[in-house]
Parts: sequence; C-alpha cells; structure tokens
Amino acid sequence: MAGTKLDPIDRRILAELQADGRMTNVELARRVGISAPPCLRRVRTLEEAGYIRGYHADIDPRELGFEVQVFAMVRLHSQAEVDLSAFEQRCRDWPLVRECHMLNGEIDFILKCVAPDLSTFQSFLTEGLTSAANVASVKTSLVIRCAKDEPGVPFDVLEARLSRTA
Amino acid sequence: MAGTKLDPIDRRILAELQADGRMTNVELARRVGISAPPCLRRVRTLEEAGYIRGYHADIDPRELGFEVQVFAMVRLHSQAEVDLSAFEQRCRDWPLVRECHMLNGEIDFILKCVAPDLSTFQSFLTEGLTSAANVASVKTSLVIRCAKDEPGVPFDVLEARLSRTA
DNA sequence: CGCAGTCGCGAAATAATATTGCGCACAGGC
DNA sequence: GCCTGTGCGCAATATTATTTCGCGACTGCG
Repeated sequence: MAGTKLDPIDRRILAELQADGRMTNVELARRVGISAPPCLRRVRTLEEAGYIRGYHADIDPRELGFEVQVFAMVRLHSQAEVDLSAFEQRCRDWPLVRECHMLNGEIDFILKCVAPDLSTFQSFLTEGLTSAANVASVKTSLVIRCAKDEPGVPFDVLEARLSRTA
Repeated sequence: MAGTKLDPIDRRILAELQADGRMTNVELARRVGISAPPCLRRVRTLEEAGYIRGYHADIDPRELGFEVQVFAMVRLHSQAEVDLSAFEQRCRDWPLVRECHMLNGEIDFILKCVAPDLSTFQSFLTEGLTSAANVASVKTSLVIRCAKDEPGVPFDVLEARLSRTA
C-alpha cells in the first residue's frame, strides 16, 4: 500500500505541517515525540521525496478584493491529447484560473476561478475562456459561500486504514 | 476598493508568503526591501487582521495513497437556510470531503473529495452522500489529472488593477 | 549465537533567525 | 513651526535551525 514507506512519526509530521506549516522545528519535534535534529532531517527527506510539495500562506481572496469565485465546467470539441494539453497550457497562462482539473464524463475540465468583480470575470469568460480554441461549451456557477476548505489529505482516515491493516 | 488599506510592501509580503510560506523572516524582509523587525511586525499584523488565515504544507494526496479525487455536484430538495446549513455541517463531518462550496444555478453544492481507492469512495457516495437527508441528486466526476493548482490569489492581477487606479 | 554493517536517535556546539526595546525621521494637523 | 502618531532601522537578547559526533538498536550473515 502507498504511504507504507512512511512510519507513524513521518505521517504525524505531515499532519502537523499540513495543519500549521509555519510551526518551528522545535515545536514540531516536541509534538511528534523526537528531538529536533532527527525531526528536521525527516522534514527535509519528506520534502525531497515529494511528499511535501511546498508551503503556502492561506490568503483570503475576498479580503484582497477578489469578491468573485467561480467554478467553470468546460467541454472541448477535441479530446486528443495534443488539444487537451493546449487547453491546459492556456489555463496555466490565465491568472484568474487558479485550478484546472481534467475530469471524466460529460465535462472535460473544471476550473476554479477568482476575479475582483463580476464584470472582470465576464470579460475573461467571453474574451478568454469561451472564445478559446477548441472550447465547445462553458457552464459557470458562482460560489455563494464556502462551507469547508481543508487542504490536502485527511490523516485520520489514513491512520484508520493503516491500523486496520496492521 | 478593497485591499487599499495595504501598502505595496504588505501586498508583496502576502505574495511572497503565498508562494513560500516557510520563508524565513530575514529572507522575506530582504525581498520586500525592509529590515527584519518591521517586516515581522507587518506579518503579525496581517495575520491578526485576517489577511493570512494560516499556513499549510502542500501535501500530495496521491503520494500518501489517496489515489482518487472526485468532484461531486450535489442538488438538494430544500434550499431553506436551515437545510443548507445542515448539509454544510454534514460535509464538515465527512473527512473525505475536503472542500464544500455553495453555488448558484442548477447545482447547489460542489464538493471536492479524496479517497484511497474507488471502492472507498463508492461506499462514501452510496452510504454517506447520496443517502443523506435532503440530497436530491449527486453527479460525480473523477479527476483524471490536475493541470494547475495555484493557491489563493493572483497578485499580479491585483497590482495591475491598483496601478491602473493610481 | 556473535559479529559487522546500517540506521536513526540524541547531546552538544555553532550559526542563523526571531523578537524586543529604543531612538530617529517623516507626515499630517493645529 | 510644533506636536503627535506612525513606521523605520539598529543593537541586544532569546530562540531556533543546523551541523557534528558518538551511541545503541536492529538486521543479515557467517
């Protein structure tokens, strides 16, 4: 099973850093029950192994004047790999698009977008997204409110699975 | 306009910490062009003012054995506030649900879910989500791949807007 | 068994960073 | 022009990060 290469301390470290990425190494070491040097070594190893992709401050878009958040469901004409990649690259170039996930089923892509106001988003939608090559249809839904926004992985589920196997 | 209470240095700090939340204060101060003590004071102020909600390690779910990521589009029978809130609370209690956004339009909620494998997700879908009170329909789409996953806010867009106004 | 190799820990020392206290400079109001 | 509030930088101190080193536990093999 995946995640088995990690021992319980490693998983604990990941869980703690997911919850608070700016925790000092001393505090982290205290929480996971080892001393600081091996704790730091483990963190570095986890970073280099790709378990930790990075650290980010969680900034509220609305506080910064990005009042509008939108999910856009996109359908393309062609699903040839070359065309999929081209669309993905265009999404990477649009700053208002924060996430771009390719899906199975009817919808080819779902995009999470932000914008300062509705008219900015409308401009992007009409002049950018909808008019982009290969785009067949775009359905958008405004986010009214966000009830939950947890990062990453539910470590409690992971631990439960592992203890069941062990 | 929102975000106006922040001066260019504050916005720069937010941008840097969004990109790398574990940057040392010394390095951050160097990048934004002030000395360390006032830089730290600004960070603390931004945290307390709610511009920074927290810091999180960005952990790859797949590396930890969460192979399945799903977007679930949920429609409810009743959109009365009490029923919306009840559904949101249920989402908060489901660890596999990482995000829950209320939308306008046909779909009432979109959920971002993770699971170790498809059967775990199916169980959650049938026994949890679909059979929950007030849920009218659930459409799910598996994430094939993720082309972009940027956190938070596009600061370049923000700066462009502010310079246009100024 | 017993022995060598490997691995990870922790203590101690050192380097770097965070944090506090204080004095100075600038801007706006009177 | 003076006074006050705001925010800076410098210097000192506390805390943390990082390296180095040696020890003990486990494992695989003779």
